[in-house]
Amino acid sequence: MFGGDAELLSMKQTLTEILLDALSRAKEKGELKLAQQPAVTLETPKTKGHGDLATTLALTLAKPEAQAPRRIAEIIVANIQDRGSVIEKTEIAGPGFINFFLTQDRWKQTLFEIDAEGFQYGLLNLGKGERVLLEYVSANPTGPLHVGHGRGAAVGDALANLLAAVGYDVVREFYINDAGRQIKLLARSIHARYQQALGNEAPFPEDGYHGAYIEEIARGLIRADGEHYVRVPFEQCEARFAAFGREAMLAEIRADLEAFGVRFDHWFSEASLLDGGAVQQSIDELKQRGFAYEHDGALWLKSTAFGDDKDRVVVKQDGTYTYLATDIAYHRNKLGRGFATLVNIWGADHHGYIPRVQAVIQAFGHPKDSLHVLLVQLVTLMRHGQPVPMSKRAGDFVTLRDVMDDVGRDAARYIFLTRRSDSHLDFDLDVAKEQSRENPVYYVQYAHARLSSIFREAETRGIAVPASAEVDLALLDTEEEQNIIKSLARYPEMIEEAALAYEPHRITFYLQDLAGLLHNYYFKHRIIADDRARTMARLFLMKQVKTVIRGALGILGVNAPEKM
RNA sequence: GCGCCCGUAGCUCAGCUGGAUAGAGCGUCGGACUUCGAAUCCGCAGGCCGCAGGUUCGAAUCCUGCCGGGCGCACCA
Repeated sequence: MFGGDAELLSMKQTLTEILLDALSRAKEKGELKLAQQPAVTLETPKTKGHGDLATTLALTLAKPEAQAPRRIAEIIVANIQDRGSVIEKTEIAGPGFINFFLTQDRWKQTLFEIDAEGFQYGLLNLGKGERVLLEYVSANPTGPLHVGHGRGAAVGDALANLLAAVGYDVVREFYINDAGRQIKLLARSIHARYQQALGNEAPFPEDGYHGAYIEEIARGLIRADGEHYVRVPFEQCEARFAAFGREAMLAEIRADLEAFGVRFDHWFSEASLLDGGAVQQSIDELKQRGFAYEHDGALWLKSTAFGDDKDRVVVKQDGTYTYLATDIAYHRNKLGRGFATLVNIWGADHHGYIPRVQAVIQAFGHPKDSLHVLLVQLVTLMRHGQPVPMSKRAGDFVTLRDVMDDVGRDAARYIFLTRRSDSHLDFDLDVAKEQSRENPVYYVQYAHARLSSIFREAETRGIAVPASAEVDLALLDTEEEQNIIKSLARYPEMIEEAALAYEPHRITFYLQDLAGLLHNYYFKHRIIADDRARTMARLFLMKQVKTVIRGALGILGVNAPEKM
């Protein structure tokens, strides 16, 4: 299932072993003391002249060994035994860097690897099947999804795909905030519109939801239940209005997400925690564990025991629960389902909430870092160079659906992933529609479509995509081809790093780079050329590029079109 | 006032958990379509990495203090 380690070590792994081997040999000979086993790190140098991979091992050893770093580098290099003959040459540079230049053969094995593994190439088994719960979007069912939710959905979905790609067992969950004041307000708003639609004067609630969608829901209720509630006081039909509004909104949210290509494994209702008694049970357990206490007629969570600024109220003086109460129950529920890691994707305006939820996690006896909160910053929509004004109170805001209709699903998803999630995003609607280099999604998709087109052309000329056995990779000798091969070889480590850092945006940057190399290559060289053997080698290379682009786009949830 | 995040090219942003000469796109200017898709490519220019200290062989990256911006600081959700 997972490629990589079984048949072929990555270049990094291979070199790491060679280095460890050299170190132990130096130690045996007494050339190095190595009181402590140093961490062997390898990185890809920025400058080409510095080799394919480089280590700072000698620099970090300088102090403990009390020797000049260059001297240590010489010792290490002298002790290297390159059994697999992957090293073309080794250089000691600068203060003591050891630079490795790898053999052509070793690079080109990458192509065979991709050919053999297909979309499995680059996938790892870091997670080893460990279960991760990823919670995202989690919008109140009181209005349609807006652009900020869209970003959360895109980031969450891509991260879920990414974690799954590195071997985690990921469950995607949407927490429905269907308890408390907001739902009541929704019901009130619908109630007012309902009365108005039937010709009754009805005051609209102070902080009610003003959007036109409320009127639609009211009309829907008239269709469903008729004029049954005319002049019926709100209190007597609240339950019906709340339930109807909740269902209507959820249906719309679900449909929007579906259209956006985002699906959840579970929809978890906040109200169910209250109805089922889970909240009370959670509070009881906190009391038993000594992390809840009564004071001033309220019940407090002792979150300061885990580094929060102050303790937090869980049950108010009037006996009702705070929002934290259901969140305590919710996170207890998550932990109880056996997830080792919880990931929550929140709007950045909730960041102040992190310490107390981490306190909750710890109060239930789990390590702080079993909860990972990813903050997603706000999105500013730009049109004609100006920010699009949005006022939620007036019900006047651009919805995710609007953006999808305007720029398309792929462009929206991709652009949401072109920034680190915690950095502010200006989403330029004009650019997102543009079919040019400026629009990153087209740039990458175009690379894929262009490759597809080449294969169609090859087919019409009667040239089949060659099997690995029939290509001579020595013919891939141009600089552009080398660059592409090295980029493809870097794909697995990029995936690994992106997954470990919970940063799916790294994939978009990688794709921009790879697509750029491809476009550049395409312009300088003909893939289908007169030389048959060279054509075969190049087609083989192009096939692997196509595989990687498609696989990476797949993780992002963006289509890889054959034609555009 | 306290806490979190952010200050990198004119603009929008990367910078891989401390590495070598700080990168990309856009924008400006100039160039490339009889040949596999020009939704593309090539070139030029552009920088006290907010400021000042500190940690060390080495700092855009880590620490401290300022300055500037955003967001939080409820017995709201």
